[in-house]
Amino acid sequence: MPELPEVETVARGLREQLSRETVETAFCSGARVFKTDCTLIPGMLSGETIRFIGRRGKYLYLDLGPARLVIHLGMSGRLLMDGSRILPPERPSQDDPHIHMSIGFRSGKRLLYRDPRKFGRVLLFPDAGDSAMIFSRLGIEPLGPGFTLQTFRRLLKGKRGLIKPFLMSQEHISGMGNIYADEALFLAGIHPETPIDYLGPARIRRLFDSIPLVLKMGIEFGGTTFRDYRNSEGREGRFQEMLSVYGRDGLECRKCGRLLKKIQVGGRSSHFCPACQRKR
DNA sequence: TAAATCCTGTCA
DNA sequence: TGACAGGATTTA
Repeated sequence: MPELPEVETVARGLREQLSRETVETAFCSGARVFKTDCTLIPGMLSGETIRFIGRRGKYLYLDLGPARLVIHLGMSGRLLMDGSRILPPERPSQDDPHIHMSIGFRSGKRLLYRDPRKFGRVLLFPDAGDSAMIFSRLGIEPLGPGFTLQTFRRLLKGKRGLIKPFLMSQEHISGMGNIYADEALFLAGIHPETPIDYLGPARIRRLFDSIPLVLKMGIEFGGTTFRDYRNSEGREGRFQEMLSVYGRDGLECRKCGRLLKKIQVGGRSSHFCPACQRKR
């Protein structure tokens, strides 16, 4: 469940470790995660230097020469520098069957893509501009300068359906998944099943404030390791210790003491406080 | 708008 | 041993 804060943490780590590195070799398994012809990857990347490492929504990308490698970590995907603490730590990366891509650099460093569940995706665009077909489908960046109260109001205006699926669908706002959507809704005091058109100006404003807040906190704490997530050094995040509701069903609300609940909303588990979060 | 799909590790 | 987890896409 790498969401925006986790992907951002990985991108920052890779930026430190891989800036201006030049590719020597690349290996790709034929796994389903490759959504473009993966046999082209070694040839296209060899000899190219990393120019930029970026993030858009939950996608991470590496610009190598004219090409762009776009990666979505899905559920269990990890981008790791070789030599980092890959779990299980005793297993050498060589014969780890879950490693689908390995990029070796002239310095001797190696970047690995590991994804046991194969929900992730890797795409190679020979020209970076061609990645627009992926990114143009994504909604606004909630930590970007364009995310204003006015924009947020406009996004919600006239929308049908429930607020939780809206926050998670990437086409309106990009980067939030189950964890940070639940946390933002708690912070705003809004029940996940609240119909969007029940939200008045005051609650819209509170939600608007809550979204960047929880995402920034997530980044500050290096992301949330609930299960699979690790950063590029193989280390766990620390935001799981700060969670208010996600994964805390049956425990007491930190604000009011009531027992937190878990329900299904739009087919996804949603954690909330029945006292602090209201539909109206 | 909702459900099915992909996929495998983990937990009850 | 079987249910569950879930992001994004596909299908009903």
